[in-house]
Amino acid sequence: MGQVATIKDVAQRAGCGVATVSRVLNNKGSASAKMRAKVMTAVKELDFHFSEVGRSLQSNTTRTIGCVVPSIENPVYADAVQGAQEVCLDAGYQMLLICTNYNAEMETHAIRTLIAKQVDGIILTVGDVQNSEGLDLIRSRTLPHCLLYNTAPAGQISWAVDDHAAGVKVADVFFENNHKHTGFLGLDFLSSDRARQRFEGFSQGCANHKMTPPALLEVGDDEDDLTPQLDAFLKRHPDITGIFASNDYRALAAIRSARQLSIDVPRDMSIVGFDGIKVGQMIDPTLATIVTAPRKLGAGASQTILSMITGSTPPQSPLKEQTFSFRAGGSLMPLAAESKDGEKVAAFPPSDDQTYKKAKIQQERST
Amino acid sequence: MGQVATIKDVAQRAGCGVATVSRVLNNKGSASAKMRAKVMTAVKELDFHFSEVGRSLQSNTTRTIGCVVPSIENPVYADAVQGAQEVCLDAGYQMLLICTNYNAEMETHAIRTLIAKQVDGIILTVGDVQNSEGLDLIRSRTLPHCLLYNTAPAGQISWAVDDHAAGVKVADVFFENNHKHTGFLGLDFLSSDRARQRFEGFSQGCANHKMTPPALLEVGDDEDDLTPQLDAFLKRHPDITGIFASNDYRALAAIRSARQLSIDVPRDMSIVGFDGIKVGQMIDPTLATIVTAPRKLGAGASQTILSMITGSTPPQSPLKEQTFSFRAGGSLMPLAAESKDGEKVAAFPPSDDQTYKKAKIQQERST
DNA sequence: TTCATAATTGGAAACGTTTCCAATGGGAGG
DNA sequence: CCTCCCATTGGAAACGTTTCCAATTATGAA
Repeated sequence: MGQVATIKDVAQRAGCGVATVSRVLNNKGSASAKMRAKVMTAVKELDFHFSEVGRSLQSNTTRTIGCVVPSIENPVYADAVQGAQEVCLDAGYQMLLICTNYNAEMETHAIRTLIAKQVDGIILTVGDVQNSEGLDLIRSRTLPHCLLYNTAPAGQISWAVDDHAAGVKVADVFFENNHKHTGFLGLDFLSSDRARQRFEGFSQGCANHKMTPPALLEVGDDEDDLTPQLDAFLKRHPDITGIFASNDYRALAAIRSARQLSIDVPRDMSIVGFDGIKVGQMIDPTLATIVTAPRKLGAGASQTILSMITGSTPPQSPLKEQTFSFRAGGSLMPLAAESKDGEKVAAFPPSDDQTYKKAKIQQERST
Repeated sequence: MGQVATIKDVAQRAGCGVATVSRVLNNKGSASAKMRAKVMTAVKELDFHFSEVGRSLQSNTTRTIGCVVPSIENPVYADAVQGAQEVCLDAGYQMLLICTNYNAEMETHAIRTLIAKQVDGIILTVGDVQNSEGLDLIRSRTLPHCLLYNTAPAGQISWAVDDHAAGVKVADVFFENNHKHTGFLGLDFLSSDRARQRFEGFSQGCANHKMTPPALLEVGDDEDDLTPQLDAFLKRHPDITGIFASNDYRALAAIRSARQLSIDVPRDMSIVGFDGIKVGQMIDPTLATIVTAPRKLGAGASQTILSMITGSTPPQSPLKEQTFSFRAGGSLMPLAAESKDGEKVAAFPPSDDQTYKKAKIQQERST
């Protein structure tokens, strides 16, 4: 690598001391016009740029924010990271990204690494807020940090969807659409307390409306074909007319499996997803879902971190109820009437979701 | 922030010089067992960790790789970044990520920033390889770098899908399935030379088979509803029976728009996408598409960079033809026969794609 | 012209490492 | 007991900045 010019080289070429160069380039302290000019030409000639490493050592600040998320293959996190990154960049900070693949050990290691790198702050999503070694590490050295997609303990800011409230909302929607018997489709709960909260909120909401408690279908992996599991599930619970899936991918998988079982969505079964990924609107039927704003959450987390670093007033984190909204879609249809308990009834409006959907669609990003 | 222990503190506590501490902790140079022990306890007591900044300044190495991509909202890049990141992490490197939002100015700025940060290498996807200010910047200081999703000029390694060959492949597929009149659906070509190459390959492939040259439909933005444009396009080219979309999202949009125009996919129109995003297999009909392996490309780029840094032998970049594969899907169906030029014919097999698809589906990651 | 004062300037220390090199000490061989 | 040699050790320089402070120069008023 061809030697890069340092501030000393510039000083030498401009015929002054390094202190003067520093003052000129940082516009801090006084310098004569003549000197200024000489320095500037020297900088041009040498194509000088500051070494951030030298600056960091001196200033004890790296202008770097660490970001720890499970995986950016999940578009929810990808969007959040991108939102966070943009805000950082605008503020002159860079982002060090580490994906943990939902692995607790990896999580700890990631945080250790970021601390060693002396990032100025950390944005992170952990598997379990109550019991995170990495989080303890951060707290023990009072490093600015902000949780993303985790709800923080009382008093602390975090940027997350209120999963519980969203679950309640889905129950409300099913109730309004006359679905009284529902199911919840989720990954095994151990991996994520978020799915658990969605389920608990959903159960709560069903209880509020005196609906049957939702039946729970836990599936293994995203990639699996869940047709057999869905089949068995529906045989056990034949009166179910609505399923709430813990995320959009699982909702799509459910629609697909239902179709293989000759169950038409939404005529025979209504399905609601979670996240609001963009393909949800590009398919047929469109996916009814809880829409979240990952970019906003990510951006908010960045703003929070930056305010902690600079000491400015932190941004207002959104009210719990504003962290999501329901978006109607063709996969959910009202149940016209209930002839007798547990029996499915021909649906209205008909399965063609065009008009229905057009009336109800909301804009995702209402910015 | 509570003062963090430095190597000096450790030295003081262990009753030795900083040089000794450094030697012990780095297992480099000699140290008596007694000293070793004293240092280790001091380290434990103070919870000492090296400052990477200090090390970087001294070693002129940051153990950080920069990564510049257009946007991780695109799952193709998200996967690639994640693949790259994993390899970096395994090798003890961190990744500084900057998304440029397909903006050339941003691109230059990103690269400038990474250079200032003194990253040890850069993985990047640029808008235009021939004319990239940032790329020139990198080259002028012989900083290790590796192109991702761009084809490098002769002799240089890059990790990219061979868009041209993939385009040819799609033409082959259409030909084999008896589609002679085709269209290409792309974003305006200015933003990406990749779409252009797909189109050129496709045209080439059509020519090889003496098919009609593909009609070109350029659309504006991803988000737009392309129904009216598709309608006009098909009125102008009524004999088209197959459309190649420049990416999967556009393919999905096309399917949706076709449906709104009462054109059944695949009965009346076959559609092939590009990328192989995972939802392509979760919807109905499943999407016939060119499958790529973004993670592998990202991982490969990282390995290349690391080998350049450490001077080890670089990984073999895949043969052009191995950078993609065709995956059949329900959105593409053979045209049974052609009664007379330009007239569409009732299709066989029937629109129910279940059996067809099951026979043809290939595994995406054949790793 | 002569001060007093203000603006400009550069030397040097500090930030946390690594590494060169010289100094110290102990052990073995004569 | 004296040398010689090798293992161990610590001081100091270097990496590229910023900033304090003292020294120098310019400015303006008397």
